[in-house]
Order: sequence, then structure tokens, then C-alpha cells
Amino acid sequence: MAAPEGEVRAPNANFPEIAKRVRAYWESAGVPELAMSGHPNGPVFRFTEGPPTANGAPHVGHVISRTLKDVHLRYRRLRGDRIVSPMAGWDCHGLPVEIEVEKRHGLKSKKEIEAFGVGRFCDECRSSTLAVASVWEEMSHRLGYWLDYRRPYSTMSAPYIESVWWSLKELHAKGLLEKGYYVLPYCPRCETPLSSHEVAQGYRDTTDPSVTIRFPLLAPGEERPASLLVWTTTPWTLPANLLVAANPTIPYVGVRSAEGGEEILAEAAVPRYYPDGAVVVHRYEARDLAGREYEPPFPFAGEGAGRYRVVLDTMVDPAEGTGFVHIAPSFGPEDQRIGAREGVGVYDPLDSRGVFTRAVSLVTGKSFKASDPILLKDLVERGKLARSETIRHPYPFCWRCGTALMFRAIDSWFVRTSRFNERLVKNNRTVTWVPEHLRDGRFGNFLTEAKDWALSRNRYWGTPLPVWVCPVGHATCIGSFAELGRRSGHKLPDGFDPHRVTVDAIHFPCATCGAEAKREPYTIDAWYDSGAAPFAQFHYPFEPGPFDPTVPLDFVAEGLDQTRGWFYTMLVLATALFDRPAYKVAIANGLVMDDSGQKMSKSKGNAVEPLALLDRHGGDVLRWAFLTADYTEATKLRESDIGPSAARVLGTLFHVYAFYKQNATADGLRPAHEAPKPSGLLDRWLLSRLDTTVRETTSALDAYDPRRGAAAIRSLVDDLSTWYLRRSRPRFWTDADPADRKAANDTLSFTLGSLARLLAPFTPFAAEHLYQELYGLGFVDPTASVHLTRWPTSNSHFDGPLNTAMAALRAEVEVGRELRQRAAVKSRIPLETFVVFSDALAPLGKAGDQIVADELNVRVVLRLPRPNAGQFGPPTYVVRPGENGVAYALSAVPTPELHREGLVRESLRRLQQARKETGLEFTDHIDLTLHADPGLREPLEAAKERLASDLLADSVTFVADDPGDDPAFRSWEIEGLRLAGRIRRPVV
RNA sequence: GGGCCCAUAGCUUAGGCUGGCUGGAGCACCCGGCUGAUAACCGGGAGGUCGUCGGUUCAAAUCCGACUGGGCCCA
Repeated sequence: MAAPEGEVRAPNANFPEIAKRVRAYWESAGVPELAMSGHPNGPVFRFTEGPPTANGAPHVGHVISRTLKDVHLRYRRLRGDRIVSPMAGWDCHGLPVEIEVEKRHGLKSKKEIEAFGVGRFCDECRSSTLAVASVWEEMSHRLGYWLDYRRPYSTMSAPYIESVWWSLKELHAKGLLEKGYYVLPYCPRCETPLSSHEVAQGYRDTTDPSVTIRFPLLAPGEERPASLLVWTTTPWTLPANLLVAANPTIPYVGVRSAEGGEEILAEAAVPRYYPDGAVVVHRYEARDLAGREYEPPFPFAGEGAGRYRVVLDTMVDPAEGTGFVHIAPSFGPEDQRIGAREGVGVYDPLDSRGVFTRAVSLVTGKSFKASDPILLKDLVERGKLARSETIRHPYPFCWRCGTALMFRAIDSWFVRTSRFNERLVKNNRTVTWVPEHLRDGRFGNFLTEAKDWALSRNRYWGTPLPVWVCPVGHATCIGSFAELGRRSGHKLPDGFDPHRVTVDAIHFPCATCGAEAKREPYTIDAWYDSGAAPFAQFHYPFEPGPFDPTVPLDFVAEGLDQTRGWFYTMLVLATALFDRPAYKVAIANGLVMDDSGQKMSKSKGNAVEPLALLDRHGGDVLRWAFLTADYTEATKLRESDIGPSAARVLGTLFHVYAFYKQNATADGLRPAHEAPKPSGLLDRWLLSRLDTTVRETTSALDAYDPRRGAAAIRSLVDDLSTWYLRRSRPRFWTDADPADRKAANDTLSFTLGSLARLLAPFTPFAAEHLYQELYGLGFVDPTASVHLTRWPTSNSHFDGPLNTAMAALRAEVEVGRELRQRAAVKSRIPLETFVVFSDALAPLGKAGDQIVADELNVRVVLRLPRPNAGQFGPPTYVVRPGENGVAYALSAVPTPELHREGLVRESLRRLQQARKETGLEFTDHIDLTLHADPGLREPLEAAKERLASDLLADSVTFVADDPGDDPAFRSWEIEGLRLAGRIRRPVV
């Protein structure tokens, strides 16, 4: 609905517009730079920006974590801290970048990449990397997240890589970086192993075969042919079968099969396999079966010592399958362990792309997954397939390219995190987690079970693993470019690029044996790069910088998904390198859901684009919405809810400011920078409330709970507008008591200025706008920014009893209003008496009673001892009991005199409205001409002086003749009496 | 399959650790008032099995257990 003409609206309460204007000021005046370089001698507040993947666009979840980070950084700056470091950062290496370049150039395999040229490929990766950096920066600017974007750290820069090398050498020297041949999750498309935390991101439900195969026991001489029933969901691993494992703790039985043979399985599995009943012909202990030999399902692996027999292992789950597990040591971690124990070697018939080699003639040239049906068909033809079904279960896929992963044994370099699990746990115990339960819950559990970190990747675009190995196998880990130059005998050129090709080309004689050492052809997990950010961003230890290896970061914040990612890798590196926690406080925000509670994702099409969202609402509004929601939980983003929550606070505050500005016009009225010392009740109360809010907000932000701080501010703004200002309005425009007007002006302006500073961390644009406007700073001087001021301190105005008494007084007023409504007398008509029957004193003495009288529009507020209550009652009074034996009574009937006064007030209100609708400012003088019916004319004439002063009328003239429908007049009917009035600007 | 977290009015939520009076508040809604007042202000009203079931207790939104739904993580 359109606003009625002439209605006064809060100016400039368009938050996206305000944000634009403020941003323009910040950028042209250089405010962020000044703020970020401020307090050079202040206490150090250690922070590191978690580097976003530089080729992935930001999503709404990032808006939350960036808001949380910015709130605390701004707060610390206002407290006088020096933030080390406010550097923005980019995570530039790794598969995501490679995959994008592969797509762009239509490269489908590593072979094609090598044909394309590794150097050229890496150049493409490098240049594609920062393509979305500008989107991130724009998002951050609109959100008001201040970082140093001009000198960001980048995980692909040479100094950064050198720091990473330094750290790897440290780990190597401590024996924590080792090569091994282990079964790892492996992506056949990317042709590289992945780490467990990468795998964790890619589980999806999928349908696989669920088949039971007969493994005939070799039992020359036995009359009845017996087979082991072996269950698997990966038929493609059967050609690599070398053993069958049984559980030593459970009983097995032989059951007569349809063909008359015997099928052996765990007794517990019988009901699942033979729901219609089974004829048990034999009972076995597991140890009876141990050592029995069987005919392998496929012959390709060939003979080998100890192969194709039953072994015992407790890892066999009695509740699943048949109680026999087929063991292919190259394709499962447990399989590898058992195979190694039994000394049967490994057999891996797949090439690096997961394609069967010639050795398995049946499926040669087929990929592992595609081989399942062919192998199964062959088993059927040979009568080996006992049962064939499908199963729906979670299975891991490559988190970046989506290909089904496999587990396979492969050479890889590891960080031996399992050797210092307890220290990870111990260091984590010192961390203040928000939410708290993460510490010993999800994150803590993960640490206890942390496995070795498979660090190496058989890829191209990443930090090269700085390990050179000679043919004998002596490994040399290089910890700096200088060391590499020394070893190789050539000084490295200026602008040396420590990536593959360049680094691969460097060989040197092995320090131990003199043979030529070549680099291990791996890059490292990009998560290691980001975990190194706290020190590598400073090129530690090669350059003097603010990094202190003995001290953890004060604060980090990221999405909950980073518990396995950045939060984890930082902790691992801090523990391994410096034997201390990585951070003191860690905030993890929940994911953002759409308005129906579904996870947002591009594929579902329900993702909200953060730039568009910021455009529509402005950074302040979005920040406020997220800060006042429970951001530690999954947060539903309902766009219709975003606006109102902030408008409630900021809109109200801007209105109060607009009121202030409109009235602070008298000579000598200036906004107060220092706390005034007013004597008036309301002023003292407001300053006390302000101080309460300063204390509460400070304690909330100190405890990393911005939500509590925001609630405190909201409460103050509400009290400011709906009580202080409502009760104080006339003080701002009457010249009757200049001292009082100044006191009101000082109190209000000081409170507004303090609120601007309190809001600065929460809603930086609106806070700046209010501050600049209030003090008339003009949006030009960078040093005058609210973000360069100091955080408000608690002052001497705090007055607990005053806060309590005012609350009690407001409760009395509430009761009075209720009674007035029961009396059915409009507030405009004054009533005689409001009585409080209580033994307690008036909450705020006479001044307080005056407020009550004004609020209720009564002549007198009486306080009487309780026993008197009986003398007051209907019909003269409306009464109401209160708490603790207190009672209230209000005159129910206005006297004729009061009624006349009500008529005057009603007329005044109409005329004021008319003034406003005529388009006059409050300061414009008028000439007023009135015609009224006799019953109205008499009280109006009696109140002529009041009419003149309230309406700023230089003349008030009564005319006896009804002006009729003269368009210069407006007319009203008041309680059945006619009033007509003409408002004119005075003729000069 | 295992673990962690969440559930209070149509919406956003306070309270929960430490059990105790009619479970507060804001938005939206209805009635009325007020206005030198904004996305207003003031009074009143309606709206809650505090997810469900069970247990402990004189007493449970709160403590315990199970379940349902949602989210996340592990395997």
C-alpha cells in the first residue's frame, strides 16, 4: 500500500543502497586498508583465512562463515588488537583445478594429459585458478568482509611451496613421512589414490551385485563334493582371489544342496540362505576348515605358496553374508593384511585405469566395473553361482569427478598420523569449539581413529613431493630451494617455478651412495597445502614475519564440513611440527538448507546465488539474519524471513536517528561524543540501559557468541524507540527548557553514537552510515570511520536499581492502559485518578509518577496503603488486583471539564494532521481560521493560546458563519459536533 | 550398520546445563486505542499434547530410555 501523502518516513532506510554508498566511501577513502594496518603495537590477535578453492564459486554457506569471521575480526580491531593476519588466501592446487582444465581441452586420461604436455597442462591450471577470485572478492565486499585482498597468499606461489617443503622435510626427519605399499581408495579415472577424508565426501547409495559363489573344496576321496559359499559385492575382485577367511569364533554347517552336494556356510547364515529349511549334513568348527584347499573361482592368478586355502580371521562379520570372506590382497585393506600375514603375495590384474590386463583373458581390456556381468556369466556357465541378487548400499565415488572408486594396493607416501593420535587428541582438548560438542563428539572421535594420511597423488598440478630417490632406494627430502640448488650443483634461476617439469628435471647424486637420485613423481594432497596456511602464508621460516611457532591461532571459523578438511589438516600439521594445538577457538557453522530443509546443491537447482541474495537484501541484512539464527545448526534459508528481522532493529534505529536529525536544529545543539551527565530520569535510565547493553554485548563477543550480543542490541533499540523516545519527544522541540532540551539531545545522540559502534561488527555498513550522518562526517575522511573508533566501554551510568524500577513502572502503566480500555474511555480524554494500592514506594518517586500520569492521561497518580482499596469501586472506578496483594483503580468517568479538554485535544489532533497533509514542516508558522458548533467553540476558544502554540499559529480566528463547502476549509465531526478549519501560511 | 546434533505457536525463537508458580518474546493474524511515529507506537485477544511413547520424581519443556522426523559424519 502506498504511504499516505505527507507521511514522514525514515530517510535512507534502504539497506542495499546504504551499503553501496558506504562501500563507495570505504573504497575511495581507503578505510579497510587503514583499519587493517591499525594498532601496530596492539595485542596480536592471530587469525588465518581458510583458503577457498580458487576455482569454485562461493555459495550461501560461505556467507555465514565469512560473516562470523568478520564480526569477530571487527570486534577485535575495535578493541585495539592487531590482526595477524588479515591476508586473503587461495587454495590453488589439486584435482578440482586439473579436472576443469581437462574438460576445457577434452582430455580424458593421464595419457592424453602427457601427450598434451605436462608443462602446458600446469600452465593452464595456473591461469584458470584465479578465474573466480573476483567473484569471491565481490561477494566479500558486498558482505563487508574485510581482508587484505591486494596481497593474498596463494598455495601455488613459490614461497608458499617452499614453506610446505620445509614442513615436509621436518616430518621426514621425524620419521613421520614414509613410503608404503598399501590398499587405498583409488580413482581409476584420475588414476590416483585419495585420502580417507576425500573419500568421506563422496559416499552415495548405489546398486551393486550381491552374489554368492561356490568355492569347491579339494577333497580327493570324499564321496560328497562340498563347496564353501562365499559372498561378495565385487565380482571383479574374484580373479584376484587368493584366500578365503572364516571366523574362528562361530560354528559352520554343511547343508545338502539341491544338486545333492554339500554347501558350507556359517550356522547363523542358514536362515537367511535357506528360509524354507535346510538339511544339515555336517557341523564344523572353524578350525576344522582352516587350511582346507579349494578350487579358485578363476585360474588367472596362478599357483603360489599357500594360496587357495581357508584361513581364520576375526574380521569376518558373522552377521553378514555366509561367514566366508573372499580375500584378494590387492583390493582391500583387510585383505592386504591377511594376505601379508599368510605370505601369499599379491595379484593385481588391473592397470592404472582399472582395466584388466592380458593376464585375465576373459575380460582383457574391460574396466573393472564393466567386467562384473561377464565374470558372473562365466560363473553361471560353470555352475559356480549359488545365488545372485543386487544390493543397495553406500559406495564411495570420487569427490571431484564422480567416478566409482576402488580399493587397491598402491605405492604411496604417508604422513604417519597414527603415530601421534594421542597428541592430536590432547591438543584438541584445549580447543574451544563452537558448538561445544564437536570437541569430544564428531571431531574428537575422528581424531581417535585417525589413520595414516595418504599424502601423495599420482597427478600433475600440485605441490611436488620434494623427495628424491636413488635406484638403491635412499630417499632425500629437500626442505628449501637453496638446498635443492646446492644438491644439484646449479643455482636455481630467478623466478624458479617449483612445479612439475621444472622440478622433475632436476636430478642429483644420492648423498648416501652417489647414484643419481630422481624425484618421486608425485604431487601432494592439496589439503596439506591449506593445513600449512598459518605458517606458509608468511613464507616461514625463510622470512622474518609475525608467525610464532609456539602460539596457536586465536580464532578460526569455517563450515562444519571442514572438520574433516581444514580444521583437521591444520591440527595435524600444528601437532606434528610444533607440538601444539592449531587454534584456540574454532567455530563451525552448519550447512544452509533451502526453505523446505533440503540441502542446497547446484544439481538440485535449489541453490541460491549469494551475489544475487546480497544484491536484493544488502550485506547488513543478510549478516543480521544469519547472526540471529542458530548458525551452528543446519540453517533454513527462507528469503521472506531475511528482511524483517534486520528491519526491526535497523529500521527502528534509523527512524530514531531521523527524528533526532529533524529536531537537533537549535543553536548550540551538537551530537555528543562524550557521555553526558544528565539529571533527568529518562536520560539517566537510557544511559544505564546503554551501559547494560555495552556490558552484555562485550561479554557475548568475548565468548564468541554474537547472537547474544545482537539480542542485547535489539533490546536496547526497542527500549530506545518505544519508551525513551516516546516519552521524550516533546523535549526535543520545545524551547521552554533549553537545558532539558540539551540534556535530551546529548543523551540521545550519545546513545546513537554508541549504538553505531556497538553495531559496527554486526552490520558494518549501517553502523558506518549512522556514524557518518550523526556526526556530519561526510563520508570522506578514512580516519573518521566508525571502524577506526574504539569499542564502547562500560561507564559509570550503570544503575541496576534504576533499570529495575523503570521496568516496574512500565508494568504499572501497562495495567493502567488495560483499565482504561475496560473503562472504555479514549486515551485522548483525560481521567482524574489512577490509584495504586501498595505498601511499596513509588518506583521512581514523583518524576516516575509524572510519567505514569502522562502515559495514562490522568490528572493524578495516587499511592495508598492496601486497606483503602475497598473505598474505590464501580461505577466510579474500574479496579484490578495485581501481584503480591497490590491493586489498581482508575477513574472510569471523565468530568465535564475533562471531557471538554478531550474535545480540545481531539480537535488539535485533527488540525495537526491537516497541517501535515498540507505539506507544512513542523517549523512552518500558520494562520488559523476556525468555525465550530457552539459546544465545541466554547472549549476551543478557552484553549486559544494552546492552539496557537501547539500549531505554531500566529493567529487564531473564530468565524461564526459556516464556511460550507469552501475548498479552503477542511471539516470534521467530533462527537457529533462540527469543526471546520483553514490553515494558511501567514502573509508576510 | 555405527556415531554426533536438532525438534518449543503459522514463522523466528527465549527457557533446558542447575526439574518448582499460569512456557516468555518478536513477526503475522483479530479487536480496540493512539499518532508531531517508521517496515510505527499502546492495550487486549486468539494461537502450544514444548516431536511421540515410556521411565525417574511429590513435581518434567528441563533428567533418563526408546521411537519418529530432519541434518551431519563415519564405515
